[in-house]
Amino acid sequence: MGVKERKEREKLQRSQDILEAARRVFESKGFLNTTLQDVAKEAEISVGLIYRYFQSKEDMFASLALKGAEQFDKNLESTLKKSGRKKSSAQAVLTDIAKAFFDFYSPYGEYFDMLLYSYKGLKQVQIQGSTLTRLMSVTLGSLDKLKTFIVESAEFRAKNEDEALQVVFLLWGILLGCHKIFDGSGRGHLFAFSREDFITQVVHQVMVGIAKNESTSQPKEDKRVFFDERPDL
Amino acid sequence: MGVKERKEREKLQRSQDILEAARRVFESKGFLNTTLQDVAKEAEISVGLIYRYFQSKEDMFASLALKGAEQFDKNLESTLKKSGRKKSSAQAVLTDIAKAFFDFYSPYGEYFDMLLYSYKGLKQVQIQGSTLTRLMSVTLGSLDKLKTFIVESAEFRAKNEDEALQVVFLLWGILLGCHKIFDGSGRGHLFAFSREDFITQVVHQVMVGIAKNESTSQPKEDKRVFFDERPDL
DNA sequence: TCAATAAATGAATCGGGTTCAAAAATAAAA
DNA sequence: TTTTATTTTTGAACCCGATTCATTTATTGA
Repeated sequence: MGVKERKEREKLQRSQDILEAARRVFESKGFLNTTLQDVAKEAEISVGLIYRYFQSKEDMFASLALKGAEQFDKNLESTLKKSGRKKSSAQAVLTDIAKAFFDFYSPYGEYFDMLLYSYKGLKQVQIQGSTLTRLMSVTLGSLDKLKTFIVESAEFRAKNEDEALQVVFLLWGILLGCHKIFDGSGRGHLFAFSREDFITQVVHQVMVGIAKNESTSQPKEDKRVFFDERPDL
Repeated sequence: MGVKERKEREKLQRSQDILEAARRVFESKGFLNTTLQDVAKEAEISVGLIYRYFQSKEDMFASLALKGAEQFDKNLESTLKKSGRKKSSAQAVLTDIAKAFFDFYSPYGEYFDMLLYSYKGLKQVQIQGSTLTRLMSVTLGSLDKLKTFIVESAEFRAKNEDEALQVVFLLWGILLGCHKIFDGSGRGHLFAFSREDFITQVVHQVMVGIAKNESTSQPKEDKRVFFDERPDL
């Protein structure tokens, strides 16, 4: 029964080819300005055939985000594994993570952005789709790996998993925003920094701030720091 | 000639009414899932009439972003003016700015997001539109006000306007990302913080880090801090 | 070689943004 | 007030692009 398997492989390959074609067109014209005609032409197939491989235009979009997320997750995993072996400082690890984040964001950012920005932006139908479910699951997996890293890094002083998760969200937000700004301002040409330097500096000056509670100046009326007291909600 | 003026006023009022109606529908269904039928019904007018007041669906969208940006700019201005009078600490001012940013982002964020995320996402035609031009101009104005603030705050150690602008972008990015995360995780219910506390803590722990170059731990191989040395690009 | 099945096509459908000719309302003129 | 001009408003028609589907073409297994 080698035929079935070959077909399986061919089908996967074809879907990857289409996806890459779509990525190229999206990259040059933007998602909303791209028609399936454009994608079909780039992939050298007919329009209708796209629907044998993807449920919809938005599904292609989500598939691209998924691809990016999977790649990031792999990078994250190897970064954390390496850091475990070498007992690197939290700061060095964070820098590596930030780099992985930037790597993943550059080619796949637009897709992930639109997903993140507003799930509302996607047709409701699609939200049920399995692609989005898998994307969600991969992302949660990455966040969970980060959480474990935070818990195990004494520098962060997270007392429990909940607190660690909050740090993760904060880190994620900072990376997100900084990438957006760096990328948005002409891939950093507004900064006098190369990409590498920018990441190093952000981690050094900003992210590390989270890990350290010994700030030199306390907030005026609110003495709380991240985990010392909780406002009762 | 009071008639002409009254009509002028009525026209403005009507366009505001339509915009608010659109905002309500967008908020509940999302931009892409909203049809102009929906907006027309909510505004209690016919579909065609929308086009007397707005050039396109995307123009309504940009108008909403503009409205938000103008509001933020006003808040920013008064915050900075107040801080000038009271000689508040940079940290206190940043906290106020962050609050203004969050305020503006909550109701108008989606629109601004999509614009920011990728201009490619908007139809090319629209990019020529005057609404987008005005939005750009208001935003640049806000960034400029921030830049002036940074320049004048000794804490930031910006040697010149260029350096100050880089700090502004960094701050902007952090606010952007943190808001996205806070808002995205169920308006903060994943955090054990109220909105107010979250903002205070972000500013306290993260943003203040930018202003302080005396970090306790230097990056391993790269001793540079933000403005002491520049990589030569 | 010949069904049977799968892959591929592109014309038809359909939804929604946009346009437009015509109706309704309002203002100006007589 | 009546008439004419202008402005506002309407909703049906238009058009583009995502999606579907009947049909054709290619592949497989007998």
